[in-house]
Amino acid sequence: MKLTSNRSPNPLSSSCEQCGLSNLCLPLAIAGEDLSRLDAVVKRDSMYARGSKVFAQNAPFTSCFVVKSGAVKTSMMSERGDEKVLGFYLPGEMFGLDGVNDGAYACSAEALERSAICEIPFEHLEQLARELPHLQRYLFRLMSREIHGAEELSMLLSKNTADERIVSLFLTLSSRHARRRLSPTRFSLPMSRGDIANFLGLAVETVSRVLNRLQSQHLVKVNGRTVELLDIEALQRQLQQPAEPCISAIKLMDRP
Amino acid sequence: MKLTSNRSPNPLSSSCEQCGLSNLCLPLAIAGEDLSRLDAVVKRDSMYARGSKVFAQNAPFTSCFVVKSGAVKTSMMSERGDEKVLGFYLPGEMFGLDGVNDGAYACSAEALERSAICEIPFEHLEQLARELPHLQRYLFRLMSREIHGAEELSMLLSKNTADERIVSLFLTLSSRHARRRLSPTRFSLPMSRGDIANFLGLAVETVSRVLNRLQSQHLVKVNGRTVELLDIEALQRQLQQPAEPCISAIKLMDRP
DNA sequence: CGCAATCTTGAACACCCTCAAGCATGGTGG
DNA sequence: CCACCATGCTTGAGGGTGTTCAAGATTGCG
Repeated sequence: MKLTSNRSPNPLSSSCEQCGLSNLCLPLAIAGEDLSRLDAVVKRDSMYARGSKVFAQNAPFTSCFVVKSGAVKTSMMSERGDEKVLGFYLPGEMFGLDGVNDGAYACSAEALERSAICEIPFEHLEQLARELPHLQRYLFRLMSREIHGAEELSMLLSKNTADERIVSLFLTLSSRHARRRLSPTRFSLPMSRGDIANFLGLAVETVSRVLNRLQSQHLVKVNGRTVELLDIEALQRQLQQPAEPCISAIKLMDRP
Repeated sequence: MKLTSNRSPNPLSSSCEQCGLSNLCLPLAIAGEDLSRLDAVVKRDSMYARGSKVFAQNAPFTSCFVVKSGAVKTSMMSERGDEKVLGFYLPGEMFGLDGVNDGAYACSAEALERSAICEIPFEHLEQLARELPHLQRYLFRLMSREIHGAEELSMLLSKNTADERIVSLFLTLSSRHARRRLSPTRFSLPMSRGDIANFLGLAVETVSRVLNRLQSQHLVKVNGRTVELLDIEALQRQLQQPAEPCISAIKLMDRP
């Protein structure tokens, strides 16, 4: 257990305009001259140590956040006391939007590694959105995307096997890396096996076994937290094909 | 299979102001004099026959919708071709918001029974939201709630047993009925067993068996699509308690 | 009334989980 | 520096929850 007060402002923080993520993040939606107004309200580049909380579930909702560097996971605690990992957020991605509804964060957010995170007070963002139609539209789209993402997770959890869930996670991570012009085939996982298992609704042991299976099929190479996707197209096929059980295929041949 | 073109405008449609759902729906967020502006853009009370589609997945996103009477299910088709039911919508509830992101509906929506549904062109709603801060805030909250709802479904699917999933659905329906001043203990299910099973990530057979189990425990009474909750508090307890496996409880007693 | 769709019931099996132990890894302190 | 322990990851064996397959009961609609 670590103390969670290891958060500090970053003296090197620059403007949104100069930020390398400006083509992924809010600046996308804001024209040049208005960007300074966003700049004025963003608390830029706070550093969070690995394991420290960005916000806690049920804490009063004040801001949404964007990962500048590092990685974040969000998770929800049930009444029963068990935790469910809801998502992972990489640089350029916004989180904390599910707290708008009743004024309290519906989940908690935690840095998976040492991370720089920008904080945007939601009241200011709302005010700006009123005046900048593009920004309003962009926020609606962001939230809509979040809905869609959560829906796809439900789909994954109820319709896919353990192998497919892992493959799906890897492919998602791959394309998110590609958006940042990073290698889509080689990357390192910011999260533990436990986080992966929890996120995908599996046991840690199952994750371990599936990774071995995928390796022996020469689809991926995994070494600790380093992942290499050896055949992306084959991985994609695995998600499209009806996943026919190998045994019942034989049974079918017995038919008259 | 039914044809899906059985949709017709309702001559009896009245204004939002006079609508019985105005304390659940958008009018909540709009002051009296501005309400007429909403009225002007709402296509009110179109009737949809049971089984007809309100919109199809991947169709261009134009509007969001509110159930006036009846019930709607939304579902998503995977690349592989299997369907996942994502949600059920009752009178006063809005759906179709996950299409904002990329301009196409991420799911399809279908009337579960003969339903009256109001359609609100999103462009107009956006325009109104710019001018009415309360409305903008309300839309953000609606979308945030939708995110939260999808997250809770993920939680349910990965952390709860079949029995708990059914109980959770019943309790959710119960409280949504209560909001409309309907009986929280006696109501009828608008969806089939198949829809329930799909929504909860179970097989139809399992739903059937669980319903029997809950009946023999005198927690609910089910007759076809009619449900009576006999002991709401006991049902709630079932979701809070750690669901101890009955056998291992005995094992624990063997300890020195 | 009769057929089709929906729902229930039963038996066998599969997938994944649980439990338990062994194996790396890394940080800490003697 | 290495022993030490904590933590995280892997591997193996066995069992449970829910699925699949198959058949029968019920409902509902033309």
